[in-house]
Amino acid sequence: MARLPVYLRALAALADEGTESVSSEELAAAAGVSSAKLRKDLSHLGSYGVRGVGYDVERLASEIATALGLTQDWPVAIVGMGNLGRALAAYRGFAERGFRVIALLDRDPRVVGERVSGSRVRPMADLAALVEGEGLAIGVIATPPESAQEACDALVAAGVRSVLNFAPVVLTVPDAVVVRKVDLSTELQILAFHGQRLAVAEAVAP
Amino acid sequence: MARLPVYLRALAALADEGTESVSSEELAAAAGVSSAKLRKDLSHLGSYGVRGVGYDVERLASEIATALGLTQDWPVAIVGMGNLGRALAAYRGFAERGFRVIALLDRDPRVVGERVSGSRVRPMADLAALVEGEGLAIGVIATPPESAQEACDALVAAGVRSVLNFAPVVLTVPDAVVVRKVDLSTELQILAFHGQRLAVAEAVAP
DNA sequence: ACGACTTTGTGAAGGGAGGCACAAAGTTGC
DNA sequence: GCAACTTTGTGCCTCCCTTCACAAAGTCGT
Repeated sequence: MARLPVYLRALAALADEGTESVSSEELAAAAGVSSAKLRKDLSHLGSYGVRGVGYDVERLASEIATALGLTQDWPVAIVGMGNLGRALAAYRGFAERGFRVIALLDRDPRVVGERVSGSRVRPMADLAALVEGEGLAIGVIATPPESAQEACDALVAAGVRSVLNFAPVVLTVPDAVVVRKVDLSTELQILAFHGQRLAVAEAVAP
Repeated sequence: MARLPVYLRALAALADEGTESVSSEELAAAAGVSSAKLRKDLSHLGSYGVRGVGYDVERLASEIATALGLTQDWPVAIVGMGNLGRALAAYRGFAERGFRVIALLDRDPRVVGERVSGSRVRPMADLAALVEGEGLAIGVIATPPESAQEACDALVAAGVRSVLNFAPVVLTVPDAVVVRKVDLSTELQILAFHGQRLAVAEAVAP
């Protein structure tokens, strides 16, 4: 189900162009998957297509948004105001997709109080109040690797159940908590692996 | 094989602590995988373990680094000097892992020439020379979604075969080119999906 | 109203990755 | 030197995901 967001984005693009109906073949091409896979994915949500015609763009987008829980705003907090944290705080893509950054936090008292992208950086101790009062549900970890587990523990202790981790470490969490990882250096190393395979292949059969 | 970088990082941490030998069980725990999976992964590289003892930390790290092609430096160029591009340019994690950012590029003539993190931003036209002269092999796309495909085409035309894409679009490339995607909003939407499932589950059986 | 055509939804087959469990191999103690 | 113990490497089984292929269902032209 990790592909639903991609479909949703493709549908949004189609809607912007004024398209009203789309076939599985076209949508699959726009999303970069096979049409069979797309139809099977969509069939798990229910039968929202019309045989002989295709899918109604607006209707399908709305169904996917509902399935993903994007009909409500999701409050997000960013922990760690280093380079990456500040870049994320300035990133506009969050709000556009229904994610509201309600707090920026840092463990370092010298950073707390500073203004970043128009918000005052808050101390970690505020977390519990944010979960209780603002319904904070998603935490983003942008700390250095050494403090990532500590930041994660604080989020979990405060009641956050969804964590997006940018630090290059494996986090340990209770079963009820979901962690997704975004790992720059891993991605680059995988590219290096492919780059090397290419180089080797060319050396063997130039 | 996307797990090798994680193993490598766990091994580096062990080496820092002065550990010389590690069992599959311990290393698997540190990397967040099962020991059987770890052993199977490592067996694909060759037999570098000693039965009854475990793996030599330094030896294994070196073997993995070789397999990943990390014995050489990989020149990287970042395309798109918006918020994200500047954050990536300032990020120190690249150099630490053998990736050298040799160029920052932008399509906009008003940005070209500006200094970002100590480097002068260069025009897209410089790409071919970078591939030829500096052995540029990996391109990072940090442009807005509208110009991502254009940036990607320019990289491919210049001879870059590995692309890391931060823009939330599906890129079309020739077969010989490998694209990896890092997609913030997709990750957040997946977390929202889990968050909603949790909320629904609690509403049904509180 | 009917037949030709298009496109969905799904059953069945195929493939790959993960986990289990055990034999092989090496170590340690006596 | 031998036996008990530890840990790797791997054959087998299972399960999930993907792909193929086609029947069902709906549209459109006449």
